[in-house]
Amino acid sequence: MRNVVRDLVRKVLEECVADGTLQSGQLPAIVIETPAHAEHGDFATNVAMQLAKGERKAPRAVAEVLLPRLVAADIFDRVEIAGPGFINIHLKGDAWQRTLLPLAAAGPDYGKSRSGAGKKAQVEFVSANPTGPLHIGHGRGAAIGDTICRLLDVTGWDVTREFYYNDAGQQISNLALSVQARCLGIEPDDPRWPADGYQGEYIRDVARSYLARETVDADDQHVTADGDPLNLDAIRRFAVACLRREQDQDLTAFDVHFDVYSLESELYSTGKVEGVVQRLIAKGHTYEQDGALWLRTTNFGDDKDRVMRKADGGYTYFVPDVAYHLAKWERGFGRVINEQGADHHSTITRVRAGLQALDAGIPQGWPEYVLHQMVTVMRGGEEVKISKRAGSYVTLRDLIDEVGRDATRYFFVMRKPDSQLVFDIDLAKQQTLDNPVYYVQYAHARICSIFENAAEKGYELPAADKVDLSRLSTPDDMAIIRLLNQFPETVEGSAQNFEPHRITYYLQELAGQFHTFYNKNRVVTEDRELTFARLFLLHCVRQTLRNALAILGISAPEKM
RNA sequence: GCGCCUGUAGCUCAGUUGGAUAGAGCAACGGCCUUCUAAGCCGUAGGUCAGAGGUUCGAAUCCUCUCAGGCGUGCCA
Repeated sequence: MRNVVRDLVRKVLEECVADGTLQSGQLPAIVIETPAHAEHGDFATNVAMQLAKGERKAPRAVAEVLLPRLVAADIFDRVEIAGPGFINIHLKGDAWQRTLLPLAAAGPDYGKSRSGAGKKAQVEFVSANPTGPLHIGHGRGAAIGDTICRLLDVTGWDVTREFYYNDAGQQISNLALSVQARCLGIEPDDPRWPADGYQGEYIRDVARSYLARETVDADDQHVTADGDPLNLDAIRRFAVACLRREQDQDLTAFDVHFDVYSLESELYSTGKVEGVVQRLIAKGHTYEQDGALWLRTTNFGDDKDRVMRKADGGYTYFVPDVAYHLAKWERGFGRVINEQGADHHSTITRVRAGLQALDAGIPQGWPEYVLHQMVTVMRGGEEVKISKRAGSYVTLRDLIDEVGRDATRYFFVMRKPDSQLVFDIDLAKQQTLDNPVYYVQYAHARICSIFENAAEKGYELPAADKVDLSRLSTPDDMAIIRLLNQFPETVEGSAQNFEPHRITYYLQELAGQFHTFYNKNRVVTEDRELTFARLFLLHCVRQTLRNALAILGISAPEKM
């Protein structure tokens, strides 16, 4: 509807330019907003104020010129000038009601768009190293990342979900040593325990499986244990596969799935890391100092230069990062979004600097980043302390088991990624409508329940062309219809800004509006026409709730 | 010190990309159960948008500075 109005306003402006009514050839971007107050109409535009300067006229005077032409549009009821020069537009009553017809026809496709059609995007998220179970921070990343993928998907993009991990570095070597120690019966308080060893209980489990020569099938790893506690390399391979499998199981329980797994070790074995180093040297952006090879990242916006090759000959982590991103670019992703914890934000400048230094035609702001802030967990009004060192911390699996997949996903995307998140476990577990996810799901279940009741009374959902839409005219009807109309633009805005939380706020509002309607109006009555009309309206609400929940990866239960 | 993020109602947070009188959910207070789920709804109250300047027709939103909190600041990832 907003787009229809925008097109009409644009047409009027173009006519005015064509016949000289407007002097300035330059038209502003046409903003059609929804006024905060109902008396300001269905839509409002500020074009008169934007044009005022170029026209050298008062905003209201510009509006006066446009007014007669706008009034002529057949879906506009009245058009008024208000305040400093707003043009308020009131639509004819049935213009709104008729929007339900295409909505119902679109069904599961309502809210989808083609804005990304024909374009490839890649989203890298979670990317946890296989050194332990996924914790709550990974959970937030998984929920946000997956929702962004779903948002891109419904806006037409061809999306690849990717998980990158380090299977060969220092951390992994500590993992292997820790498992080996457990195999040999060495405890963390033993002096022989490895310096930065992982102490969690799960290490003991890995060791046990290894000694039992088990076979592990992860999504991307298939390894049979060697069983020899002295074969560190075999232990490493087995441990990585083990922990990858654990993570896969948690992610599957979270309904998060990846298309591609990328391993850091492959960047080395395929020569990509070395290739990037040679290319950076060739481009003249490197220098040697203190026995190390440096990249002049300060030429590309960094505040200090960074070491690429350490004095001991090894590469620092950002070199494979750059190699990895160059590979992403070469794979043809015009758009790459990296979802990460904000504690890794310092990598952004370095990766981008490295890519620029390669002089490979990569745009400056590529790749894009979505950084989520920390999560604190509250239980019983108290913060649950996280202690990774001791091996005791809130895992994603704990959360899913305790509060359920739907509530966990909802809570993780409820706030914008930039905001720190307080995860209130008690609230998330609550089976009451104080719990926002229940509030929303219940609206859906309640509509299903109404349809069940209607069926018992002999009512079926009417065909769209059999519905008398004029029976939907109360303020509550109109409020719902307007809100339903906002769904596509909410999805679009949410997708473009990588802000899943907008969907949760929308759901909250739509569910609330429905509950209001339900409370005031009985749907199934003796009045057949009215019953059909209301069933049709609720059918549209239910469809929109489903579509929105699907974007969040949350179920729409028919009974609760 | 420097960089990034944040600061909006008692609490948790939105704020249509710069618009009109700043909103929601909890909590508080006051109402509503012969009803398709009261697992709910309606209403009231609650604000120096951290602070100070600036940009302009117009600022919670953009710029500068200050204050407070979080994260980072490695030849760790």
